[in-house]
Amino acid sequence: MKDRHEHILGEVVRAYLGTGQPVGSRKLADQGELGLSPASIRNVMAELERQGMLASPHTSAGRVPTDTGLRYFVDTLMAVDSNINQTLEQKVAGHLSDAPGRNALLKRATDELASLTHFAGMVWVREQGFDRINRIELVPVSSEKVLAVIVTDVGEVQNRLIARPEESSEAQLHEISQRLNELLSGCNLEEVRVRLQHEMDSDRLKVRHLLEDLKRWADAPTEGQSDMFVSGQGQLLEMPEFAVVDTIRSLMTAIEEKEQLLHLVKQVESEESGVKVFIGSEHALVNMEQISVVLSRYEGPSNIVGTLGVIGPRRMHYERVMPIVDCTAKWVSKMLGGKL
Amino acid sequence: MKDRHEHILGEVVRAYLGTGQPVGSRKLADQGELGLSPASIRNVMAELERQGMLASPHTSAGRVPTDTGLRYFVDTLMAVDSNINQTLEQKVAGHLSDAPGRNALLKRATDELASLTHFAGMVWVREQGFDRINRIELVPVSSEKVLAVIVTDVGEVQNRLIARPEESSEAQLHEISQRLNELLSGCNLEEVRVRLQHEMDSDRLKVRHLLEDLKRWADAPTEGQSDMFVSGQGQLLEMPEFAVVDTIRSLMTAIEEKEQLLHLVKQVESEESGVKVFIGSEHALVNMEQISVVLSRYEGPSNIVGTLGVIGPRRMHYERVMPIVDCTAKWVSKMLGGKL
DNA sequence: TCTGGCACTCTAACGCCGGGAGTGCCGGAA
DNA sequence: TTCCGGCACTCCCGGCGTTAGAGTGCCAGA
Repeated sequence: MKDRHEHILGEVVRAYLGTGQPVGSRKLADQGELGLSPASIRNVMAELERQGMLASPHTSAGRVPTDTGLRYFVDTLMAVDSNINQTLEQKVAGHLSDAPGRNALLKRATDELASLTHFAGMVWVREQGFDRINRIELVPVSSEKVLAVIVTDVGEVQNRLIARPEESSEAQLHEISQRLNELLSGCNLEEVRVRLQHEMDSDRLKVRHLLEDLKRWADAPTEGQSDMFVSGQGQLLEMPEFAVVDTIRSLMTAIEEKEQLLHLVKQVESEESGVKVFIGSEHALVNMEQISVVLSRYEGPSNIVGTLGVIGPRRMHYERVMPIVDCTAKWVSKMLGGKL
Repeated sequence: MKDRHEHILGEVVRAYLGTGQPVGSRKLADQGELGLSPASIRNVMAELERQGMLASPHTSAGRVPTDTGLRYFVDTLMAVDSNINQTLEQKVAGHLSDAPGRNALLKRATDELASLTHFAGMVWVREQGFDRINRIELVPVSSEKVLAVIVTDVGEVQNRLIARPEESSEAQLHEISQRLNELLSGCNLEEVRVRLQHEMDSDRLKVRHLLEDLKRWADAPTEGQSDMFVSGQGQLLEMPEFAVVDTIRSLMTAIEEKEQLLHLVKQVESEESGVKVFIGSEHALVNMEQISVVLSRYEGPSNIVGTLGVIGPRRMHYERVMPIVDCTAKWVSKMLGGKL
């Protein structure tokens, strides 16, 4: 593409991002950036329209960049201001560094994304199920209950309250723990089930009830689950493009149902890394052509993987939002890595 | 109030609940319920307006019940259909009974409320912080890490990964556990802190690091927190009264910020029990005069207390919604009581 | 005490019109 | 060849007046 064309496309996009309104040739000329008359600009704009970079809502309404146009801008024309990252990083670090737990951290990251961008922030986390169990311990809780503490190979801890064998002393429990460890540590779930069953059948331990309870756990352990935090949807409604109730409804439904968003998240997960932008119809969310989504993967310790980002209007300032998402993802990764 | 007046007020409310539109005298007369001419109905309606039960948006627009009118309807006129409860109870029970955990249960209750009423379902839960610790156990995890499992007096289990004392055998850990139990079980947090400090100072145990780690936990344990689930906001937007973006914004903001809603929840918590209705301006949520909130308390085991309900349009069918909320609250209570 | 009738009021919907913004194209100038 | 000023054209948007419809209040008669 010719230099002049790129230049003008850039100006159209910039003007559009600011106001959300179609931009006409006169506005660009008056603005003085280009040093060209409206007429010349018109010629180029007509050309750009033919190329699919611009579109006009109707005859006398100026031009609006198409998804392709915005894509070209983001990929080629946009200059990411990298020294904004200094102060940005401080802010993000300040808000995230003292989060008291994993969920609190992710929640804060969501809020941080929302408050920095003024759009809807979104954090998705998937906790991988464990493969094998490392260790199992019985902790007496009361005269009727004992707590089974199971440590898995991904460092996760599962608790299960089960019935205490009658008239069992602490020493006996301790002994049972040891035996269970000999029997089960290093086993995957399937093996655990088989061995427990076998043990129950052979009735070597006179603690059937306890084994049965454990078996019940092995049949349905609380597996690693996925979770999603969203915040700041309210702010989105401030944008004039959401004056139409239809768009709002689609947006809210999409956020609530999460399935469609999951599809995007999956795409980002498979990507190696970095920030990925979905502009307008690129994300294929129905009725949300006016919405863009900016996502980045983050990585915690081995068993945690996730994606975070923002949902905003198509006309967002990508050069500002992308570093924010990038920076937040990096910090979340960092914080997660240090924890657990 | 006279019989006829009550009768007509009831009819106006019923008609209004169905359509959300102002109702005129002719409509009521045509409907045939009353056996009166429009003119007579008009007289009564004028009287009801003077009493503050009805209001007219403008001269030629029929009447709409005021908050007072709806309140009178709900308190006095409304007949709750109690044999709807049969099938209702089955539905609720079916969806809630096999929830795999507390949070899953509450999330499902939210969804159930939303799907039964087609409004926004909302569940609020507050977990009381524990008072004393019942028991503490050290579970070896790896050569460097040991897991402290702390069981509190409310039956809750807290885990904390801490550094393992160098060259400690399992037997030694077990011994340390026992000593810690002697030292700490039955203590509240303050005492735990003091005793740990004392122990560290006297250096009787050669496991300073471990004690320091524990102290760090005692300084900031993961305290009982409160949480709120909301779902089905999207459905609310289907209602014609949400055609105005302003109302939507207020609603979304209220749901997101939760503070205002918390105020309502508090009111319901202090109530003894049963379903409580906030009609229109009664809940004092700004800009949400068209919204009603129906809440009920539920009760779990000793350390869990909460409130659930729905947020819907002012013109909801209270006689249908109130049993739903009631029934859900009862089932959540029941399910929670059986668990943990 | 109820009812039919009548005059009155207010809104929502419709069609119309003019101003404004922007375009495409053409012919002339650098 | 490239750029620019000018001109005719198109289309949207907001304001205006009109009208149909819905509902009311009140009065007089059964």
